[in-house]
Amino acid sequence: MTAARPTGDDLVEMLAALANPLRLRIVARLAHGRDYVSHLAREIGISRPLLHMHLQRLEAAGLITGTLELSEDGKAMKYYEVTDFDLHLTASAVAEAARTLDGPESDPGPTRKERH
Amino acid sequence: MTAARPTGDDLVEMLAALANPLRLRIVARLAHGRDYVSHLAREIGISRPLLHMHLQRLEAAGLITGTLELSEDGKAMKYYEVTDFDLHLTASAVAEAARTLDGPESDPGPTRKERH
DNA sequence: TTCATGTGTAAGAAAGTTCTGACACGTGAA
DNA sequence: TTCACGTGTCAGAACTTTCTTACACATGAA
Repeated sequence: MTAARPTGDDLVEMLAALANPLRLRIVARLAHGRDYVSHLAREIGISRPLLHMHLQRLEAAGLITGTLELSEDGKAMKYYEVTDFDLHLTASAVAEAARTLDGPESDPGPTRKERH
Repeated sequence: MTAARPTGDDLVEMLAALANPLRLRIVARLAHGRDYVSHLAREIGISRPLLHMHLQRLEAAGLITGTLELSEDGKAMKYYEVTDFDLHLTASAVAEAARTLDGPESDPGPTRKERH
């Protein structure tokens, strides 16, 4: 399990990344096996720039990772695959995560540094 | 556990509801005990209309429930509390949920009815 | 009546997200 | 050289979300 206890802000980023039907589908596709951008775009039926944007969002959240590889015929291919994330969401888990949110604190939790 | 296997679209709604620092804080607060709108707004430090909006979003997603009650001095008070939701998010769980998404299907999953 | 408390909603500004279409660059094969 | 395939990025339109301000109503107490 990659991130058992992400920061509150990191959790928000992960949730925001998954809170979209298209991105849910992308993760679902990659869960069945790695794929490269152009092919994935054709499979899902969306434009490549659009897919590129969604992949960025998912990768930034740490849910997928991309690696640039060279195919046999010399083409640069960007392959994406899912990370083995594991998020367990309950009311108390949310309460715990909220302690590490940036901004006006109302709960005496451990203070964190600013986002990079 | 309230919704072990929500529809893909319901899952998106739940995730979208949680994917916001303010709403995460609201759920965290309510996880420690029920509260009414005006008081909660003062506690968190936001305006009442704004809180109202966020509560609507959380309730629509099924994460909290509100009940209108009469206080001892006859005032109408809207109390909110968390439901005992339990979401387990992994790549394969997402793959499973994506099968019940509305729209252009690319996976031969069980078809669902339109959103009410 | 007036004040402090509670409820809700509506209009509009500001900011963020989503999506299209066009552009740039690279390779190998015809 | 031209074509088919891969990569990436940018600008702007369209839409959604977030937030403020102002309004409406109700109650009990002063």
